[in-house]
Amino acid sequence: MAGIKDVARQAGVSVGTVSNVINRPEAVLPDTRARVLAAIEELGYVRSESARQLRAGRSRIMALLVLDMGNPFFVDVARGAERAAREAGLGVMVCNSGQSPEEEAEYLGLFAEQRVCGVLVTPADATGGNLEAFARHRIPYVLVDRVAATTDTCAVSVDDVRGGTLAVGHLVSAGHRSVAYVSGPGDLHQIRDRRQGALAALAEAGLGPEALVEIPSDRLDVAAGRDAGARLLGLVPRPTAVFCANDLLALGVLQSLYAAGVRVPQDIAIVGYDDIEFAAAAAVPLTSVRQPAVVMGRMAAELLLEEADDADGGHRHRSVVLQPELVVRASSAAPR
Amino acid sequence: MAGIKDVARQAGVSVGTVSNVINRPEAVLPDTRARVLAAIEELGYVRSESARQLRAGRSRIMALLVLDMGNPFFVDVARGAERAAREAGLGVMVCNSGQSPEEEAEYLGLFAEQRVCGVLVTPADATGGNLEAFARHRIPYVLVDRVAATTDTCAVSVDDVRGGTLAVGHLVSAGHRSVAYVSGPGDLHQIRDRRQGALAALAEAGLGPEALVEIPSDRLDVAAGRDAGARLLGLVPRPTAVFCANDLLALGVLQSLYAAGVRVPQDIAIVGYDDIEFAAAAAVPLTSVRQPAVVMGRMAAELLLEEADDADGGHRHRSVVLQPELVVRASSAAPR
DNA sequence: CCCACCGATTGAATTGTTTCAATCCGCTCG
DNA sequence: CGAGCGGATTGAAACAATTCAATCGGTGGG
Repeated sequence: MAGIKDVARQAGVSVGTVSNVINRPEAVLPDTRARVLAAIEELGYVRSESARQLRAGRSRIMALLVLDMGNPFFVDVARGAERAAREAGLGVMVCNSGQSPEEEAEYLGLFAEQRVCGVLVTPADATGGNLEAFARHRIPYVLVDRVAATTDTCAVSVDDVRGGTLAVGHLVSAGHRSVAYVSGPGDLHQIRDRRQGALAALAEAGLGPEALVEIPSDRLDVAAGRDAGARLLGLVPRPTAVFCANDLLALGVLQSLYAAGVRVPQDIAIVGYDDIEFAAAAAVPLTSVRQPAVVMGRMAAELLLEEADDADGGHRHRSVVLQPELVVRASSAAPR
Repeated sequence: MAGIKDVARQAGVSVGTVSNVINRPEAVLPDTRARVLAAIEELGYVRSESARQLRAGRSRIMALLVLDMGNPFFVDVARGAERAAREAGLGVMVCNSGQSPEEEAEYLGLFAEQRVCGVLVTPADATGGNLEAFARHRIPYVLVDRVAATTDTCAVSVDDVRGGTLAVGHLVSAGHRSVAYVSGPGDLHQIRDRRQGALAALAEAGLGPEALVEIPSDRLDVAAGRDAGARLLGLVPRPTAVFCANDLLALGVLQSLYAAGVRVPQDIAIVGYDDIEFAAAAAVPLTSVRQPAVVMGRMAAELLLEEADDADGGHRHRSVVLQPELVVRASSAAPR
């Protein structure tokens, strides 16, 4: 494959001039430039990103590590991040940790080797150990969908406690007195915060924590939701409402209930979380807590760019907390 | 950031030895190795991928360029490809062309600069011009979800003509005599093949092409489906069935009909395509043509690896065609 | 007459790793 | 005693770009 030297020889100039044609065209005489461009075209020359990275010290790629790209919520986050990155001339490398701290560590290692210019990460490791280790490499990173534990990190999150309160508050004000919470991996902050918000809503209505019946789940997908739905049906007494930690679970629960002939919302009301596009198209359109996913992705990328561009340590870490919004649809209503 | 030279100095050995410790540990005496590893740990050394790429001539990254990651079908393709790639120790860089030939060209250029070891691509450019230009770089690529136009490319596809026949054959045998086809960008092969299959099914039942009423659409997402649904409602006479080019469109159409009080399947039957996870969870569970997306992604990646690993030109290009499968659910039934 | 400066171009240094031929050391065999 | 050998280690070349100080001939001012 042709290199810059071949182009220089072909055009009868030095490699430095070829480099200038590519990077600072205005600094080269028009006819020299034309000659070089012709040589580039003729040889099919493409500059090597690895060589320029080597010199620059870091790549022009931003990494995004999410829990699961099978969840449309994260696809939206990625969309927002990608748009911001491309505006800055950067590529985005999207990876799934699958909620596994080990996979997360592996990917972070990969990012360090790649010398990515920064990492957007939805942490899968509750201890924060992975990121603590990663910080050593002095590659900037921004937490996504997670509040910053310390002040030495930027973060963009959505107020999950408030989201939980919105969801369960809505159910309680519709008359429900016992609510199931289909949760997810207990070490995810999002899950815990949403539960806490749910408990707060119950407390405000004078109900104790026993009014929230937890149905644990180790994954956050539709299949896990079907599973949880089956377990929900077996509960005695059966709660009159379900709050699901995300929409995928809610869709799975809905399918389960539907298959068992349980009517939604007459017999059981359902509220999901994320308001993914498919929530509105569900068997019974799903009440859900909407998160500004695209905005979150974009803001996270912008914070990262700010931190990465700031060579002199003038950067001040910031935490942005966005607000969720309840979208009421047919799946929630008064009990019986 | 510490480099291999710093490690060598710290451990009192040469850079070559450090390289050996990392890449061929058995070739270094245990205590030397221990000393080097200690130095690596102490300095927090991480080898630079760009430097090793520079030497190797190509990167350890496989690119995947799909039409739209917002479509769960492509997420599944990506999953399959990623699994195969990781087994081979490669990373995957996933990008969306958004069905735009310009974006496709831009990304292909990026991949050439990155010297990726190969590209999996769902072509957005019907002319094939982008890939023809790309072939010049001698970077192997495999067509995904598209039959190869020539024999100098590997390809993995699903028989879309057969898929269209399955879908519309099912509708016809249920008694429908007029079927709407909610299509997509006309320059996508998938769309055209599915239409052709639909026409074949109609012909087999003695119906002419006028029995297929096309409702064009320039995108393939839920919003475009809602749009198409609205147009469907305005048709006189109104077809009794709709075949949608993919499930996102079908879900959108379903929402539209639902909102207008049209009953599915009693008033209009719907058949989608892809059988994404959300099809089964829709307002009316969606009949759909299932594609083996994960398998397709995996096979494509494996073909690519085979081609990339093959230094001497012994590689023979292959085209794999997978078979789709009709999954009948509530959204399709006999008319009136 | 000399020097500073002009814009364009050059040549060399630099980046971090891998690889390979050369070297070194201790050992054995002739 | 010296040659030969094998394993461990070294040192330098190579990779492909960027960048920067040096250089070119020509010009105008002091």
